[in-house]
Amino acid sequence: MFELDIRSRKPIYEQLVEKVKELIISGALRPDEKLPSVRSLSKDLTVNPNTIQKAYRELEHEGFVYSLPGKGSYVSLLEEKVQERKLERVKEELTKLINEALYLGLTKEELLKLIEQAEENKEGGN
Amino acid sequence: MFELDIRSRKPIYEQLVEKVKELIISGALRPDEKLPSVRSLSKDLTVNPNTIQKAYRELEHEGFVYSLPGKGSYVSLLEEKVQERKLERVKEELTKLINEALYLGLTKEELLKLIEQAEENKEGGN
Amino acid sequence: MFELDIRSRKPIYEQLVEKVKELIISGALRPDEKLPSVRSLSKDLTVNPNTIQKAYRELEHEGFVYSLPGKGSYVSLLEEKVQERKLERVKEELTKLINEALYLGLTKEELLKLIEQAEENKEGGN
Amino acid sequence: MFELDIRSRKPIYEQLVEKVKELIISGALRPDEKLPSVRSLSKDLTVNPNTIQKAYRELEHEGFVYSLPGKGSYVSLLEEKVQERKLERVKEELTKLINEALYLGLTKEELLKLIEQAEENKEGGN
DNA sequence: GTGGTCTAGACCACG
DNA sequence: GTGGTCTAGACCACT
Repeated sequence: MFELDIRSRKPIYEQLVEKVKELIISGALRPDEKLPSVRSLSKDLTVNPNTIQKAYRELEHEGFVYSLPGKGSYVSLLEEKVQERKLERVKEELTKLINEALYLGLTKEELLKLIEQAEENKEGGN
Repeated sequence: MFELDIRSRKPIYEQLVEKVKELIISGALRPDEKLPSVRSLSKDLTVNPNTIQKAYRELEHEGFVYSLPGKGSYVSLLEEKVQERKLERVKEELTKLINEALYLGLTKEELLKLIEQAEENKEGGN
Repeated sequence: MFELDIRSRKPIYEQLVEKVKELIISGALRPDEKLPSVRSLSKDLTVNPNTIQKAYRELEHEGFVYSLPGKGSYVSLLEEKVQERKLERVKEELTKLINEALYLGLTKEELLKLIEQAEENKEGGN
Repeated sequence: MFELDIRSRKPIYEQLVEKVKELIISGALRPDEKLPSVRSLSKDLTVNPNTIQKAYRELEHEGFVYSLPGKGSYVSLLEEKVQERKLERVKEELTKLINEALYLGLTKEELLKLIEQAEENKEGGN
């Protein structure tokens, strides 16, 4: 269900965070749906429980997941308002980063390429 | 030398930071070149010295400037390698943020608008 | 410097997070000041490095601290704007929690007591 | 039975959630009492069934209500102990948030205002 | 030296 | 059974 690239230089917990986000946004994981338990996922992916826990905690921080101690971890509702506010923040950060990138010599064309790659991933993920 | 828009809602120190960055990237300010002292620039721009100080400190943070206590602030070396590494990181972060934004419902068109606005600021700033 | 109550049921990393926050807000720790390294603090407090790391990461998440890999962890600037936005969020959350508490039978008097205790801690911390 | 303010900027489902909570806490709705069905309440309040559904789901989340698929939604037992535990947790979280708010510059007076507003809402709701 | 990631395995409170 | 915390100790890339 969650395929990871153990060889990638990108941290495992980060890969997992992104995977889960994709599944939530694409609708594959629905609000209030239960995520695999820390331990079971740890076994399935042959990854240490702490690493899974770290990913789940990060997801909770970002509001994509909530967890009930003793029960499990679940997909958050992500109401429209909250979603809008998040988008606002992301746009602000994006503006800053784009400026940085342009200053550092990134061309507009390269920027467009990044966007298109992201779009392909998005479609591929559904 | 450093033109500021006092009426802009963007903080003065932030404007100054970006101006200096541009001048460094464009090559107008060369490595090890001395920046104006806080006090002289404060007088020239009729801006509070604390504001200048804040801008210089930020530039130092980001590695564009180094300062010798009691002597002044100087343009960093910014060797190509260092710059390349920075660009690498910025691109990684950008990819993440773009993904996030698309997931949260931002359209490609809105993304392009953000980029164009950034480009205008860049050109307008020179 | 950072006194912890190892016997408390409150997690160690959480105690540390709160201590550091207090010191930052009270001004005892100033912007850009370097925090003790993960390892050194780990030895001083005879606490596992992972626990310190967890606290620092949490502080970074909340914007009180930034860390430069290979260099160290530092106190953030906390510009006014950012601070205001944070306060907005905290106020919203507070309103919700106060409602919850009233519904669950907490009296206004008990609420006031909580506030006064918090105030005392604040003064005591300086 | 459940009066809503359609003009309020507060979401209808949220208003409904709070109303039901009040009625439960105040004792007007007793344990194991059946709540109106989603469809009947939808007609009475001339509100979309999905909105009612969302409110009931939220109430179930928070433990105020349990639902038997195909039968209906019922008021939870809410034994004193359970309620006490909840209050304990809410108080802990409140203490943290109050600290945070004071640190971020909120005055005691503003805090009191938040509490009084909450109290008015409570009274106004009954 | 620094922060960041990860494994292995333990204990706790809660449901 | 669950999530949450913690220890002990390892490796990495970077300064």
